[in-house]
Amino acid sequence: MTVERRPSPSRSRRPTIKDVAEAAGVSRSTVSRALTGRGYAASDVRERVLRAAAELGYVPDVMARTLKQQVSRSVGVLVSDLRNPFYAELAAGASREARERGYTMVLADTSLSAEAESEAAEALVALRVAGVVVTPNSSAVSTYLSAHGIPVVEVDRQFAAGSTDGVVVGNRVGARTATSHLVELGHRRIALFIDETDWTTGYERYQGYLEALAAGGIKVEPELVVSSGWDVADSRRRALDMLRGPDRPTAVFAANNVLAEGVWRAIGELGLRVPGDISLVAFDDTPWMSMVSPTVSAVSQNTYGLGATAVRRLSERIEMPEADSVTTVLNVRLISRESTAPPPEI
Amino acid sequence: MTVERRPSPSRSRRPTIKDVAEAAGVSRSTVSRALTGRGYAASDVRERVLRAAAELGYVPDVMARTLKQQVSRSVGVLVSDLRNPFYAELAAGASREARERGYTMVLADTSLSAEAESEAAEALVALRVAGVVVTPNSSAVSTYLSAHGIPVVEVDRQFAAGSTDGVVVGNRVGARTATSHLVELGHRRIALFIDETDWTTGYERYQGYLEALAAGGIKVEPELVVSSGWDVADSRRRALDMLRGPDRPTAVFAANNVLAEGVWRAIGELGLRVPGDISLVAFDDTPWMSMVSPTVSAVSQNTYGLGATAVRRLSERIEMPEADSVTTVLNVRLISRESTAPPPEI
DNA sequence: TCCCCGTGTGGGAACGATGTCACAGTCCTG
DNA sequence: CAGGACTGTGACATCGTTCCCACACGGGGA
Repeated sequence: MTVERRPSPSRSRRPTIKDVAEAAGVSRSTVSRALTGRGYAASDVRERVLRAAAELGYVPDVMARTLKQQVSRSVGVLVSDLRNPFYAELAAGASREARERGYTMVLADTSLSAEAESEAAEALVALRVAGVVVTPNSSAVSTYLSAHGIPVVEVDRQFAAGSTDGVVVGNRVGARTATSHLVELGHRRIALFIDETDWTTGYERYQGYLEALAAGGIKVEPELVVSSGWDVADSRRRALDMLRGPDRPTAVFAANNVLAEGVWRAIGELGLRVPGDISLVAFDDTPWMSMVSPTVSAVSQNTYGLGATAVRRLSERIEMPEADSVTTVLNVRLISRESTAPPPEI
Repeated sequence: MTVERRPSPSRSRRPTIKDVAEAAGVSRSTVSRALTGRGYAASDVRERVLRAAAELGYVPDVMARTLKQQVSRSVGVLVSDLRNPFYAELAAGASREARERGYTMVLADTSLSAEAESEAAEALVALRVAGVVVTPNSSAVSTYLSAHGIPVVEVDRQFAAGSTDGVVVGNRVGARTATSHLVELGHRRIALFIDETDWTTGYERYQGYLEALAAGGIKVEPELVVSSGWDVADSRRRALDMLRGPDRPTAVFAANNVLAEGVWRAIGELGLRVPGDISLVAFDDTPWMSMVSPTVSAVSQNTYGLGATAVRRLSERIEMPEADSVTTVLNVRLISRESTAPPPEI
């Protein structure tokens, strides 16, 4: 790490509405009316004000405006982990929609830590954001924000269904479709890699898996359901353990892109052939899945759209605070690629 | 897309410092002193105030505080494209560092559009952010923000070197190392895929490429330097054109992860073998590069650290506005994998 | 002629928090 | 015991903006 030094400049005071008023020879009220377009302002005066503002480089102070109006034009977005392409894409979608609707986005990466999550929530309350989009880790955030009168939209996962809006994907259907695909190919020993099975997204995907097995008349084998941690390293380790075992599964359904990555790496390290030795299907299509060889079949969700839809819902909620809460379910689709085939002959 | 409806709750007024004062039976000034810890407050009074604040769920209004103090605790982060893992990771690093330093992060995805970039910059000025970290697309943003007295740190790319701080990686060295690696393996026809060659990052990488060729006594062939667009599709198309040609290069150096992805896809589509037919090395190591087969050699930059360092620099700058501006250069390293080998015999 | 109304403008009170200042006690010291 | 030092508290101005209200002006109808 190298460092170079150079001299630096200084600065002055920021122009306020008062400065603009003096420059244009009118009162502050008139400037405000001319700039915001609310209320009367003769066209020549308006023009004079606009010119003065432009010359001074005047930018209205959002703090003061929000203080007065008691409502800001920014929304908070709380995601778990920006390094995960899923959340990054979701944030990107939220960002575009926010900009289009004239909102500023305040984003915090909560790193899967409950502490960071509540810290961030408090910061958003302090900022008097107009609303919050969150990928929640517990019901605490939504409850807290709602108690402060801040509209919340839960996205991807949903803890406060019934009291707050939600935007999720068809987790159960997606998981069932993916698992059924394996069943139809003739697989009977189908492992599930999943982060957790009790709440919201994880629960739904687990149920979808169970439903597909049931429909295929297959008994669930608990040792084939792996509750892995949240990172690639952990998932890889668990996959190594399972796939090295004597009667390993003939197929794996990985319930998210991180777990899929771990499983994929483990498969590669063990020298197993896909789909010859083992089939793999993932929930959440990520770029690498169409780049590796063989390409990986995946349930694709419109992640960008998820973020955009959440912000759209939020903005509707802000405009109609009393309307019934709504859960929007985006559809998913299975993209069948090269990683799935009938099980090997015994 | 399905939608479910449910009834919803209502809300009340947010507690202010005045409410806390009344509840605790003291004046607003005392509450302020008790909560911020600045100035006198008897310990029993302090406790009473704290209890009252907690009971009411009081959260100080950042707007009012900032308005009064004329300095906010939030920083703006402007990145080009959150869907690109590079920027996502950079933002994640910035986010962590910002949180650690007690700053709220306002993030905008400028989508490579100059319009969105200046809109976002204006929004940040309006928000009176304490400083801005930006991956600039032109010198306009830095100039604009600096003119408003807002400290700026340019990260990844640098347009305003000399007047604002910068945090970049060793682009020239990295590009030279990558290209030299190919030269040492015996390659003579080495293509460069790059977005642009005139400014900052692109220029440096181009120079590194040229230096390595010069050191190897290889003449530059202009038709081997491809100025591709910014997306995978474009890069793929350009790569298809070049690699289908009669005397295609024996190696490609792709100057960023997006271009590398395009080239990789093109190589796969043409059925060329890596590294048998063609070697590939990329600038910017991305997860897929260690997942595909063969794995792709890459110049790895600490992207997360880049974001974190930029925010750290910004925070130092905010504390010492008059200090000399500094450019920090983070080192990179070549990770040699399976995609590089001597050129095929002719 | 008087009044009313529409149009355009300025004055001033909020919004919520902070921090200076003044004042009232209490304690200590000479 | 007087006077200063120190502690604790409340009143009040302030930040930049908005917006309600008052007012001024001119024209038109009664």
